Amino acid sequence: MSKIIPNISIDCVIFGFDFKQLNVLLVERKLIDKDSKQVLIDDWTLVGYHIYEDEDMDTAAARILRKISGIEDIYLEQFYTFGDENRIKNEKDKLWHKHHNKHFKSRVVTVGYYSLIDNTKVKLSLSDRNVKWFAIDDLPELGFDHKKILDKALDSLRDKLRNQPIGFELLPEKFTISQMQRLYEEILGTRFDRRNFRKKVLQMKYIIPLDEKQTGVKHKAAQLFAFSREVYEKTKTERFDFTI
Amino acid sequence: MSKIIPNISIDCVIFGFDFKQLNVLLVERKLIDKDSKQVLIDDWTLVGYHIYEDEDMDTAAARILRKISGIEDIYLEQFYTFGDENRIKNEKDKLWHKHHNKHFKSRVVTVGYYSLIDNTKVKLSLSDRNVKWFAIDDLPELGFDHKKILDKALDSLRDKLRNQPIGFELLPEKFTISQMQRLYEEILGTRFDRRNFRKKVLQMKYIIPLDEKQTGVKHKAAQLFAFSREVYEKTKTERFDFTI
DNA sequence: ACAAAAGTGTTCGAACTACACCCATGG
DNA sequence: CCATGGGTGTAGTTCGAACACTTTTGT
Repeated sequence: MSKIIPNISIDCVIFGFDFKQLNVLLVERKLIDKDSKQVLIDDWTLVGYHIYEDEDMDTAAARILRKISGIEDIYLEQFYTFGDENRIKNEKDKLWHKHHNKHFKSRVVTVGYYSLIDNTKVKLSLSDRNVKWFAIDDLPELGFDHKKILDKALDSLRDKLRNQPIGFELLPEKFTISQMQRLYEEILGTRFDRRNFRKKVLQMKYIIPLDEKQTGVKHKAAQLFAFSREVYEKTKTERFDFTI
Repeated sequence: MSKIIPNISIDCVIFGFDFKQLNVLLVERKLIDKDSKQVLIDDWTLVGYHIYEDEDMDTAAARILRKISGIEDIYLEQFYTFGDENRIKNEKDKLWHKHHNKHFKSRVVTVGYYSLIDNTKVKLSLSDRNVKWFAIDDLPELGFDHKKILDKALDSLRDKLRNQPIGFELLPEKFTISQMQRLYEEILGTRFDRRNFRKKVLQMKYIIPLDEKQTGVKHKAAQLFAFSREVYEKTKTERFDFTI
Protein backbone atom coordinates (compact mmCIF):
# COMPACT_ATOMS: atom_id res chain seq x y z
CA MET A 1 0.00 0.00 0.00
CA SER A 2 1.07 3.48 -0.78
CA LYS A 3 1.89 6.14 1.77
CA ILE A 4 -0.62 8.66 3.04
CA ILE A 5 -0.11 12.37 2.44
CA PRO A 6 -0.06 13.76 5.97
CA ASN A 7 -1.08 17.35 5.22
CA ILE A 8 -4.03 16.71 2.90
CA SER A 9 -7.30 15.15 3.99
CA ILE A 10 -10.83 14.76 2.75
CA ASP A 11 -14.03 15.25 4.70
CA CYS A 12 -17.34 13.90 3.43
CA VAL A 13 -20.56 15.57 4.47
CA ILE A 14 -23.15 12.87 3.80
CA PHE A 15 -26.67 14.21 4.02
CA GLY A 16 -29.39 11.65 4.42
CA PHE A 17 -33.03 12.32 3.81
CA ASP A 18 -35.73 10.01 5.11
CA PHE A 19 -38.65 12.03 3.74
CA LYS A 20 -39.16 13.49 7.15
CA GLN A 21 -36.04 15.37 8.01
CA LEU A 22 -32.51 16.04 6.86
CA ASN A 23 -29.76 14.11 8.59
CA VAL A 24 -26.02 13.99 8.44
CA LEU A 25 -23.62 11.13 8.96
CA LEU A 26 -21.13 11.52 11.78
CA VAL A 27 -18.36 9.42 13.29
CA GLU A 28 -17.60 9.22 16.97
CA ARG A 29 -14.21 10.50 18.05
CA LYS A 30 -13.22 8.92 21.30
CA LEU A 31 -9.91 8.99 23.07
CA ILE A 32 -9.34 7.22 26.37
CA ASP A 33 -6.20 7.54 28.41
CA LYS A 34 -4.52 4.13 28.62
CA ASP A 35 -3.40 4.46 32.19
CA SER A 36 -6.11 6.41 33.98
CA LYS A 37 -8.95 5.09 31.77
CA GLN A 38 -10.16 8.64 31.71
CA VAL A 39 -12.21 9.73 28.68
CA LEU A 40 -10.16 12.54 27.18
CA ILE A 41 -12.26 13.13 24.07
CA ASP A 42 -15.77 11.98 23.19
CA ASP A 43 -17.43 13.93 20.43
CA TRP A 44 -18.30 13.57 16.73
CA THR A 45 -16.74 14.45 13.40
CA LEU A 46 -17.48 14.23 9.70
CA VAL A 47 -16.40 11.18 7.77
CA GLY A 48 -12.84 11.97 6.84
CA TYR A 49 -9.30 10.75 6.44
CA HIS A 50 -6.10 11.39 4.57
CA ILE A 51 -5.48 10.65 0.90
CA TYR A 52 -2.82 8.34 -0.46
CA GLU A 53 0.02 9.47 -2.65
CA ASP A 54 -1.12 7.54 -5.70
CA GLU A 55 -4.84 8.26 -5.47
CA ASP A 56 -7.11 10.82 -7.16
CA MET A 57 -9.05 12.99 -4.77
CA ASP A 58 -12.46 11.81 -5.97
CA THR A 59 -11.33 8.23 -5.55
CA ALA A 60 -10.02 8.98 -2.09
CA ALA A 61 -13.34 10.50 -1.07
CA ALA A 62 -15.22 7.38 -2.17
CA ARG A 63 -12.72 5.09 -0.46
CA ILE A 64 -12.81 6.96 2.83
CA LEU A 65 -16.59 6.91 2.89
CA ARG A 66 -16.70 3.20 2.08
CA LYS A 67 -14.08 2.28 4.64
CA ILE A 68 -15.67 4.16 7.48
CA SER A 69 -19.39 3.76 6.78
CA GLY A 70 -19.81 1.00 4.21
CA ILE A 71 -21.65 3.37 1.87
CA GLU A 72 -20.70 2.76 -1.76
CA ASP A 73 -21.38 4.00 -5.27
CA ILE A 74 -22.85 7.36 -4.46
CA TYR A 75 -22.23 10.63 -6.17
CA LEU A 76 -19.88 12.88 -4.22
CA GLU A 77 -19.44 16.51 -5.10
CA GLN A 78 -16.43 18.56 -4.10
CA PHE A 79 -17.55 21.89 -2.65
CA TYR A 80 -14.74 23.72 -0.87
CA THR A 81 -11.26 23.40 0.53
CA PHE A 82 -10.47 24.44 4.07
CA GLY A 83 -6.90 25.39 4.75
CA ASP A 84 -6.68 28.14 7.29
CA GLU A 85 -3.40 28.05 9.08
CA ASN A 86 -5.11 27.79 12.46
CA ARG A 87 -8.13 25.70 11.51
CA ILE A 88 -7.32 23.20 14.19
CA LYS A 89 -6.61 25.12 17.31
CA ASN A 90 -8.46 23.86 20.34
CA GLU A 91 -6.96 21.52 22.90
CA LYS A 92 -9.02 18.45 22.09
CA ASP A 93 -8.15 18.69 18.41
CA LYS A 94 -4.47 19.05 19.18
CA LEU A 95 -4.62 16.11 21.55
CA TRP A 96 -6.32 13.95 18.94
CA HIS A 97 -3.71 14.93 16.41
CA LYS A 98 -0.88 14.07 18.72
CA HIS A 99 -2.25 10.55 19.01
CA HIS A 100 -3.14 9.87 15.38
CA ASN A 101 -0.79 11.88 13.21
CA LYS A 102 2.26 11.64 15.36
CA HIS A 103 5.15 12.73 13.20
CA PHE A 104 3.36 15.72 11.77
CA LYS A 105 2.66 19.07 13.28
CA SER A 106 1.89 21.40 10.37
CA ARG A 107 -1.58 22.45 9.29
CA VAL A 108 -3.78 19.97 7.42
CA VAL A 109 -5.69 21.17 4.38
CA THR A 110 -8.98 19.36 3.94
CA VAL A 111 -11.04 19.08 0.78
CA GLY A 112 -14.79 18.91 1.40
CA TYR A 113 -17.19 16.63 -0.50
CA TYR A 114 -20.92 16.30 0.02
CA SER A 115 -23.71 14.04 -1.06
CA LEU A 116 -27.38 13.53 -0.44
CA ILE A 117 -28.86 10.07 -0.23
CA ASP A 118 -31.97 8.31 0.90
CA ASN A 119 -30.87 7.18 4.32
CA THR A 120 -33.68 4.70 4.73
CA LYS A 121 -32.12 2.68 1.89
CA VAL A 122 -28.61 2.55 3.27
CA LYS A 123 -27.16 0.06 5.68
CA LEU A 124 -24.23 1.29 7.66
CA SER A 125 -21.65 -1.43 7.98
CA LEU A 126 -20.05 -1.64 11.34
CA SER A 127 -16.43 -0.73 11.13
CA ASP A 128 -14.26 -0.14 14.16
CA ARG A 129 -15.72 3.34 14.33
CA ASN A 130 -19.11 4.29 15.65
CA VAL A 131 -21.04 5.87 12.78
CA LYS A 132 -24.51 7.39 13.13
CA TRP A 133 -27.10 9.61 11.49
CA PHE A 134 -27.99 12.84 13.29
CA ALA A 135 -30.86 15.19 12.53
CA ILE A 136 -29.44 18.36 11.11
CA ASP A 137 -31.18 20.46 13.71
CA ASP A 138 -30.10 18.32 16.61
CA LEU A 139 -26.38 17.92 16.25
CA PRO A 140 -23.96 16.84 18.94
CA GLU A 141 -20.72 18.67 19.60
CA LEU A 142 -18.50 18.50 16.53
CA GLY A 143 -14.73 18.23 16.61
CA PHE A 144 -12.21 20.26 14.60
CA ASP A 145 -13.84 22.93 12.40
CA HIS A 146 -16.42 20.45 11.20
CA LYS A 147 -19.39 22.59 12.10
CA LYS A 148 -18.12 25.21 9.72
CA ILE A 149 -17.53 22.61 7.02
CA LEU A 150 -21.00 21.17 7.50
CA ASP A 151 -22.59 24.62 7.22
CA LYS A 152 -20.74 25.36 4.02
CA ALA A 153 -21.78 21.98 2.61
CA LEU A 154 -25.39 22.74 3.42
CA ASP A 155 -25.10 26.07 1.63
CA SER A 156 -23.66 24.31 -1.41
CA LEU A 157 -26.41 21.71 -1.35
CA ARG A 158 -29.04 24.45 -1.21
CA ASP A 159 -27.43 26.30 -4.09
CA LYS A 160 -27.36 23.14 -6.11
CA LEU A 161 -30.99 22.40 -5.41
CA ARG A 162 -32.06 25.93 -6.25
CA ASN A 163 -30.04 26.32 -9.39
CA GLN A 164 -29.74 22.94 -10.99
CA PRO A 165 -33.38 21.92 -11.29
CA ILE A 166 -32.78 18.89 -9.19
CA GLY A 167 -29.76 17.08 -7.97
CA PHE A 168 -30.21 14.00 -10.12
CA GLU A 169 -27.46 12.35 -8.23
CA LEU A 170 -29.09 13.40 -5.02
CA LEU A 171 -32.41 11.55 -5.16
CA PRO A 172 -33.64 7.99 -5.18
CA GLU A 173 -34.47 6.47 -8.55
CA LYS A 174 -38.21 6.49 -8.10
CA PHE A 175 -40.10 9.07 -6.13
CA THR A 176 -43.49 10.67 -5.77
CA ILE A 177 -44.09 14.36 -6.30
CA SER A 178 -44.77 14.96 -2.67
CA GLN A 179 -41.62 13.17 -1.58
CA MET A 180 -39.78 15.52 -3.86
CA GLN A 181 -41.66 18.45 -2.42
CA ARG A 182 -40.78 17.40 1.10
CA LEU A 183 -37.15 17.17 0.10
CA TYR A 184 -37.16 20.69 -1.30
CA GLU A 185 -39.04 22.08 1.65
CA GLU A 186 -36.83 20.40 4.19
CA ILE A 187 -33.56 21.39 2.62
CA LEU A 188 -34.44 24.89 1.55
CA GLY A 189 -36.46 25.52 4.69
CA THR A 190 -39.52 26.74 2.81
CA ARG A 191 -43.10 25.65 2.13
CA PHE A 192 -44.68 25.37 -1.30
CA ASP A 193 -48.24 25.14 -2.45
CA ARG A 194 -48.96 21.52 -3.38
CA ARG A 195 -50.78 22.32 -6.58
CA ASN A 196 -48.25 24.84 -7.83
CA PHE A 197 -45.37 22.57 -6.99
CA ARG A 198 -46.91 19.71 -8.90
CA LYS A 199 -47.65 21.96 -11.84
CA LYS A 200 -44.09 23.18 -11.96
CA VAL A 201 -42.59 19.73 -11.68
CA LEU A 202 -44.83 18.25 -14.35
CA GLN A 203 -43.68 20.90 -16.81
CA MET A 204 -40.18 19.51 -16.60
CA LYS A 205 -39.84 17.13 -19.46
CA TYR A 206 -36.99 15.24 -17.86
CA ILE A 207 -39.23 14.09 -15.04
CA ILE A 208 -40.82 10.97 -16.39
CA PRO A 209 -44.07 9.47 -15.07
CA LEU A 210 -43.77 5.73 -14.49
CA ASP A 211 -46.48 3.09 -14.81
CA GLU A 212 -46.01 2.35 -11.18
CA LYS A 213 -47.48 3.33 -7.87
CA GLN A 214 -46.32 3.68 -4.36
CA THR A 215 -46.86 0.62 -2.17
CA GLY A 216 -47.23 0.04 1.52
CA VAL A 217 -48.98 3.27 2.33
CA LYS A 218 -52.27 3.48 4.17
CA HIS A 219 -53.78 6.06 1.86
CA LYS A 220 -54.27 6.54 -1.85
CA ALA A 221 -51.09 5.39 -3.57
CA ALA A 222 -49.21 8.09 -5.46
CA GLN A 223 -47.71 7.78 -8.89
CA LEU A 224 -43.97 7.29 -9.13
CA PHE A 225 -41.64 9.35 -11.29
CA ALA A 226 -38.04 9.08 -12.44
CA PHE A 227 -35.49 11.52 -13.80
CA SER A 228 -34.17 11.19 -17.27
CA ARG A 229 -30.67 12.54 -17.43
CA GLU A 230 -30.81 12.10 -21.15
CA VAL A 231 -33.80 14.38 -21.58
CA TYR A 232 -32.29 16.82 -19.13
CA GLU A 233 -29.06 17.14 -21.08
CA LYS A 234 -31.01 17.69 -24.27
CA THR A 235 -33.31 20.38 -22.96
CA LYS A 236 -30.70 22.18 -20.91
CA THR A 237 -30.26 25.72 -22.15
CA GLU A 238 -28.51 28.81 -21.00
CA ARG A 239 -30.50 30.91 -18.61
CA PHE A 240 -30.23 34.53 -17.70
CA ASP A 241 -31.40 34.76 -14.21
CA PHE A 242 -29.76 37.32 -12.03
CA THR A 243 -32.96 37.73 -10.08
CA ILE A 244 -33.38 39.14 -6.65
CA MET B 1 10.57 33.49 6.36
CA SER B 2 8.61 30.36 6.75
CA LYS B 3 8.96 27.24 4.63
CA ILE B 4 6.81 26.54 1.62
CA ILE B 5 4.51 23.53 1.55
CA PRO B 6 5.76 21.62 -1.46
CA ASN B 7 2.61 19.67 -2.29
CA ILE B 8 0.03 22.44 -2.04
CA SER B 9 -0.20 25.34 -4.44
CA ILE B 10 -2.63 28.04 -5.44
CA ASP B 11 -3.55 29.13 -8.95
CA CYS B 12 -5.31 32.43 -9.57
CA VAL B 13 -7.48 32.84 -12.63
CA ILE B 14 -7.68 36.61 -13.02
CA PHE B 15 -10.29 37.63 -15.54
CA GLY B 16 -10.00 41.15 -16.85
CA PHE B 17 -12.78 42.95 -18.62
CA ASP B 18 -12.08 46.06 -20.68
CA PHE B 19 -15.70 46.58 -21.71
CA LYS B 20 -14.92 45.02 -25.02
CA GLN B 21 -13.82 41.48 -24.34
CA LEU B 22 -12.94 39.11 -21.56
CA ASN B 23 -9.26 38.55 -20.88
CA VAL B 24 -7.23 36.44 -18.55
CA LEU B 25 -3.89 37.09 -16.91
CA LEU B 26 -1.09 34.66 -17.75
CA VAL B 27 2.56 34.30 -16.83
CA GLU B 28 5.24 33.18 -19.21
CA ARG B 29 6.97 29.92 -18.37
CA LYS B 30 10.38 29.81 -19.95
CA LEU B 31 13.19 27.38 -19.41
CA ILE B 32 16.50 27.65 -21.23
CA ASP B 33 19.22 25.07 -21.04
CA LYS B 34 22.27 26.62 -19.41
CA ASP B 35 24.80 24.91 -21.61
CA SER B 36 23.24 24.62 -25.02
CA LYS B 37 21.16 27.83 -24.70
CA GLN B 38 18.34 25.83 -26.16
CA VAL B 39 14.79 26.91 -25.29
CA LEU B 40 13.33 23.88 -23.55
CA ILE B 41 10.01 25.38 -22.52
CA ASP B 42 8.26 28.56 -23.62
CA ASP B 43 4.57 28.66 -22.89
CA TRP B 44 2.14 30.29 -20.44
CA THR B 45 0.52 29.42 -17.13
CA LEU B 46 -1.92 30.86 -14.63
CA VAL B 47 -0.64 33.00 -11.78
CA GLY B 48 0.31 30.44 -9.19
CA TYR B 49 2.75 29.38 -6.52
CA HIS B 50 3.03 27.38 -3.34
CA ILE B 51 1.69 28.40 0.04
CA TYR B 52 3.75 28.90 3.17
CA GLU B 53 3.37 26.82 6.27
CA ASP B 54 2.11 29.68 8.42
CA GLU B 55 -0.23 31.29 5.92
CA ASP B 56 -3.99 31.07 5.34
CA MET B 57 -4.97 30.01 1.85
CA ASP B 58 -6.85 33.22 1.08
CA THR B 59 -3.84 35.21 2.21
CA ALA B 60 -1.55 33.08 0.11
CA ALA B 61 -3.70 33.66 -2.97
CA ALA B 62 -3.51 37.42 -2.48
CA ARG B 63 0.22 37.32 -1.85
CA ILE B 64 0.97 35.20 -4.91
CA LEU B 65 -1.06 37.48 -7.14
CA ARG B 66 0.63 40.57 -5.73
CA LYS B 67 4.13 39.16 -5.98
CA ILE B 68 3.79 38.03 -9.56
CA SER B 69 1.57 40.70 -11.09
CA GLY B 70 1.51 43.67 -8.72
CA ILE B 71 -2.29 43.45 -8.49
CA GLU B 72 -3.52 44.16 -4.96
CA ASP B 73 -6.68 44.39 -2.89
CA ILE B 74 -9.03 42.50 -5.13
CA TYR B 75 -11.64 39.98 -4.16
CA LEU B 76 -10.55 36.41 -4.84
CA GLU B 77 -13.00 33.56 -4.73
CA GLN B 78 -11.99 29.97 -4.23
CA PHE B 79 -13.76 27.75 -6.76
CA TYR B 80 -12.25 24.27 -6.93
CA THR B 81 -9.31 22.12 -5.91
CA PHE B 82 -7.45 20.07 -8.44
CA GLY B 83 -5.66 17.04 -7.13
CA ASP B 84 -5.70 14.22 -9.60
CA GLU B 85 -2.79 11.96 -9.05
CA ASN B 86 -1.61 12.42 -12.63
CA ARG B 87 -2.58 16.04 -13.18
CA ILE B 88 0.94 16.87 -14.23
CA LYS B 89 1.99 14.29 -16.69
CA ASN B 90 3.52 15.68 -19.86
CA GLU B 91 7.24 16.01 -20.41
CA LYS B 92 7.44 19.80 -20.29
CA ASP B 93 5.63 19.90 -16.96
CA LYS B 94 7.89 17.25 -15.47
CA LEU B 95 10.96 19.07 -16.75
CA TRP B 96 9.77 22.33 -15.22
CA HIS B 97 9.13 20.60 -11.95
CA LYS B 98 12.55 19.04 -11.89
CA HIS B 99 14.06 22.51 -12.12
CA HIS B 100 11.86 24.35 -9.66
CA ASN B 101 10.67 21.89 -7.06
CA LYS B 102 13.79 19.80 -6.87
CA HIS B 103 13.47 17.72 -3.76
CA PHE B 104 9.86 16.78 -4.39
CA LYS B 105 8.36 14.30 -6.75
CA SER B 106 4.86 13.61 -5.48
CA ARG B 107 1.69 15.11 -6.90
CA VAL B 108 0.86 18.75 -6.16
CA VAL B 109 -2.69 19.65 -5.17
CA THR B 110 -3.67 23.11 -6.34
CA VAL B 111 -6.48 25.26 -5.02
CA GLY B 112 -8.09 27.50 -7.64
CA TYR B 113 -9.15 31.11 -7.04
CA TYR B 114 -10.71 33.47 -9.55
CA SER B 115 -11.52 37.13 -9.80
CA LEU B 116 -12.89 39.56 -12.31
CA ILE B 117 -11.50 43.07 -12.54
CA ASP B 118 -11.49 46.05 -14.83
CA ASN B 119 -8.22 45.50 -16.60
CA THR B 120 -8.04 48.98 -17.99
CA LYS B 121 -7.63 50.25 -14.42
CA VAL B 122 -4.83 47.93 -13.42
CA LYS B 123 -1.14 48.46 -13.91
CA LEU B 124 0.90 45.29 -14.01
CA SER B 125 4.12 45.78 -12.14
CA LEU B 126 7.09 44.22 -13.81
CA SER B 127 8.40 41.42 -11.74
CA ASP B 128 11.03 39.01 -12.96
CA ARG B 129 8.23 37.12 -14.74
CA ASN B 130 6.58 38.16 -17.96
CA VAL B 131 2.90 38.72 -17.21
CA LYS B 132 0.30 39.55 -19.85
CA TRP B 133 -3.42 39.76 -20.57
CA PHE B 134 -4.79 37.43 -23.22
CA ALA B 135 -8.21 37.52 -24.84
CA ILE B 136 -10.16 34.54 -23.61
CA ASP B 137 -10.87 33.39 -27.16
CA ASP B 138 -7.28 33.74 -28.31
CA LEU B 139 -5.21 31.90 -25.75
CA PRO B 140 -1.67 30.67 -26.18
CA GLU B 141 -0.57 27.17 -25.24
CA LEU B 142 -1.04 26.67 -21.50
CA GLY B 143 1.25 24.59 -19.30
CA PHE B 144 0.22 21.97 -16.73
CA ASP B 145 -3.54 21.38 -16.60
CA HIS B 146 -4.17 25.11 -16.58
CA LYS B 147 -6.55 25.06 -19.52
CA LYS B 148 -8.81 22.78 -17.51
CA ILE B 149 -8.52 25.04 -14.47
CA LEU B 150 -9.29 28.11 -16.55
CA ASP B 151 -12.39 26.49 -18.04
CA LYS B 152 -13.68 25.51 -14.63
CA ALA B 153 -13.06 29.05 -13.36
CA LEU B 154 -15.03 30.45 -16.27
CA ASP B 155 -17.90 28.11 -15.47
CA SER B 156 -17.85 29.26 -11.86
CA LEU B 157 -17.77 32.90 -12.90
CA ARG B 158 -20.78 32.36 -15.16
CA ASP B 159 -22.66 30.59 -12.40
CA LYS B 160 -21.93 33.40 -10.03
CA LEU B 161 -23.07 36.01 -12.51
CA ARG B 162 -26.25 34.12 -13.30
CA ASN B 163 -27.23 33.28 -9.77
CA GLN B 164 -25.96 36.00 -7.51
CA PRO B 165 -27.49 39.07 -9.13
CA ILE B 166 -24.11 40.50 -9.73
CA GLY B 167 -20.69 39.78 -8.47
CA PHE B 168 -20.34 42.84 -6.32
CA GLU B 169 -16.74 42.11 -5.80
CA LEU B 170 -16.35 41.54 -9.47
CA LEU B 171 -17.10 44.97 -10.86
CA PRO B 172 -15.59 48.45 -10.68
CA GLU B 173 -17.04 50.80 -8.12
CA LYS B 174 -18.83 53.02 -10.59
CA PHE B 175 -20.30 51.81 -13.82
CA THR B 176 -22.90 52.64 -16.42
CA ILE B 177 -25.80 50.37 -17.22
CA SER B 178 -24.46 49.56 -20.63
CA GLN B 179 -21.04 48.69 -19.28
CA MET B 180 -22.80 46.28 -17.01
CA GLN B 181 -24.79 44.94 -19.92
CA ARG B 182 -21.66 44.41 -21.98
CA LEU B 183 -20.12 42.55 -19.10
CA TYR B 184 -23.07 40.21 -18.82
CA GLU B 185 -23.25 39.69 -22.55
CA GLU B 186 -19.56 39.06 -22.92
CA ILE B 187 -19.26 36.62 -20.06
CA LEU B 188 -22.49 34.75 -20.55
CA GLY B 189 -22.21 34.87 -24.32
CA THR B 190 -25.73 36.26 -24.83
CA ARG B 191 -27.38 39.44 -26.05
CA PHE B 192 -30.03 41.42 -24.18
CA ASP B 193 -32.47 44.10 -25.21
CA ARG B 194 -31.15 47.46 -24.02
CA ARG B 195 -34.44 48.70 -22.69
CA ASN B 196 -35.38 45.51 -20.91
CA PHE B 197 -31.95 45.18 -19.39
CA ARG B 198 -32.09 48.69 -18.03
CA LYS B 199 -35.58 48.11 -16.69
CA LYS B 200 -34.48 44.98 -14.88
CA VAL B 201 -31.39 46.57 -13.41
CA LEU B 202 -33.21 49.66 -12.20
CA GLN B 203 -35.65 47.47 -10.27
CA MET B 204 -32.77 46.27 -8.14
CA LYS B 205 -32.78 48.45 -5.11
CA TYR B 206 -29.17 47.78 -4.30
CA ILE B 207 -28.04 49.41 -7.52
CA ILE B 208 -27.75 53.03 -6.58
CA PRO B 209 -27.82 55.87 -9.10
CA LEU B 210 -25.04 58.39 -8.46
CA ASP B 211 -25.04 62.15 -9.09
CA GLU B 212 -22.26 61.61 -11.50
CA LYS B 213 -21.74 61.08 -15.19
CA GLN B 214 -19.30 59.34 -17.40
CA THR B 215 -16.47 61.53 -18.67
CA GLY B 216 -14.19 61.39 -21.68
CA VAL B 217 -16.69 59.90 -24.08
CA LYS B 218 -17.53 61.43 -27.42
CA HIS B 219 -21.26 60.96 -27.04
CA LYS B 220 -23.91 61.71 -24.49
CA ALA B 221 -22.45 60.93 -21.09
CA ALA B 222 -24.17 58.11 -19.24
CA GLN B 223 -25.18 58.10 -15.62
CA LEU B 224 -22.98 56.19 -13.21
CA PHE B 225 -24.25 53.65 -10.68
CA ALA B 226 -22.82 51.87 -7.69
CA PHE B 227 -23.72 48.73 -5.75
CA SER B 228 -24.79 48.89 -2.19
CA ARG B 229 -23.81 45.73 -0.42
CA GLU B 230 -25.76 46.96 2.56
CA VAL B 231 -29.02 47.22 0.65
CA TYR B 232 -28.31 43.91 -1.02
CA GLU B 233 -27.88 42.08 2.27
CA LYS B 234 -31.11 43.59 3.55
CA THR B 235 -33.26 42.72 0.57
CA LYS B 236 -31.78 39.31 -0.05
CA THR B 237 -34.39 36.61 0.34
CA GLU B 238 -34.64 32.94 -0.28
CA ARG B 239 -35.60 32.04 -3.81
CA PHE B 240 -37.10 28.94 -5.22
CA ASP B 241 -35.82 28.73 -8.69
CA PHE B 242 -35.16 25.34 -10.09
CA THR B 243 -36.07 26.61 -13.51
CA ILE B 244 -34.93 25.28 -16.79
C1' DA C 1 -66.86 5.72 8.41
C1' DC C 2 -62.84 8.06 8.99
C1' DA C 3 -58.11 9.45 8.51
C1' DA C 4 -54.51 10.64 5.33
C1' DA C 5 -52.64 11.96 1.43
C1' DA C 6 -53.52 12.19 -3.89
C1' DG C 7 -55.18 14.61 -7.54
C1' DT C 8 -57.11 18.61 -10.01
C1' DG C 9 -58.40 24.39 -12.43
C1' DT C 10 -59.09 29.14 -12.34
C1' DT C 11 -58.25 33.79 -11.51
C1' DC C 12 -55.18 37.74 -10.72
C1' DG C 13 -51.22 40.34 -10.86
C1' DA C 14 -46.29 40.53 -11.84
C1' DA C 15 -42.67 39.95 -14.86
C1' DC C 16 -40.78 39.25 -19.39
C1' DT C 17 -40.63 40.07 -24.46
C1' DA C 18 -40.60 42.67 -28.50
C1' DC C 19 -40.23 46.79 -30.51
C1' DA C 20 -38.72 52.53 -32.49
C1' DC C 21 -37.87 57.15 -31.85
C1' DC C 22 -35.68 61.42 -29.94
C1' DC C 23 -31.62 63.38 -27.24
C1' DA C 24 -26.98 64.99 -25.90
C1' DT C 25 -22.24 65.28 -26.92
C1' DG C 26 -17.71 65.54 -29.35
C1' DG C 27 -15.41 65.78 -33.50
C1' DC D 1 -24.02 68.15 -39.20
C1' DC D 2 -23.15 63.66 -38.30
C1' DA D 3 -21.81 59.61 -35.71
C1' DT D 4 -22.25 57.39 -31.40
C1' DG D 5 -24.39 55.69 -27.76
C1' DG D 6 -28.00 57.43 -23.97
C1' DG D 7 -32.52 57.49 -22.56
C1' DT D 8 -37.53 56.31 -22.69
C1' DG D 9 -43.01 53.59 -22.95
C1' DT D 10 -46.45 50.34 -24.32
C1' DA D 11 -48.95 46.23 -25.56
C1' DG D 12 -49.15 41.24 -25.52
C1' DT D 13 -47.91 37.16 -23.31
C1' DT D 14 -46.18 34.11 -20.08
C1' DC D 15 -45.40 32.79 -15.45
C1' DG D 16 -46.08 32.46 -10.63
C1' DA D 17 -49.23 32.94 -6.48
C1' DA D 18 -53.30 32.14 -4.12
C1' DC D 19 -56.87 29.28 -3.20
C1' DA D 20 -60.84 24.37 -1.88
C1' DC D 21 -63.02 20.39 -3.00
C1' DT D 22 -63.32 15.46 -4.49
C1' DT D 23 -61.04 10.78 -4.77
C1' DT D 24 -58.72 6.66 -3.26
C1' DT D 25 -57.14 3.51 0.05
C1' DG D 26 -56.09 1.15 4.52
C1' DT D 27 -57.58 0.53 9.12
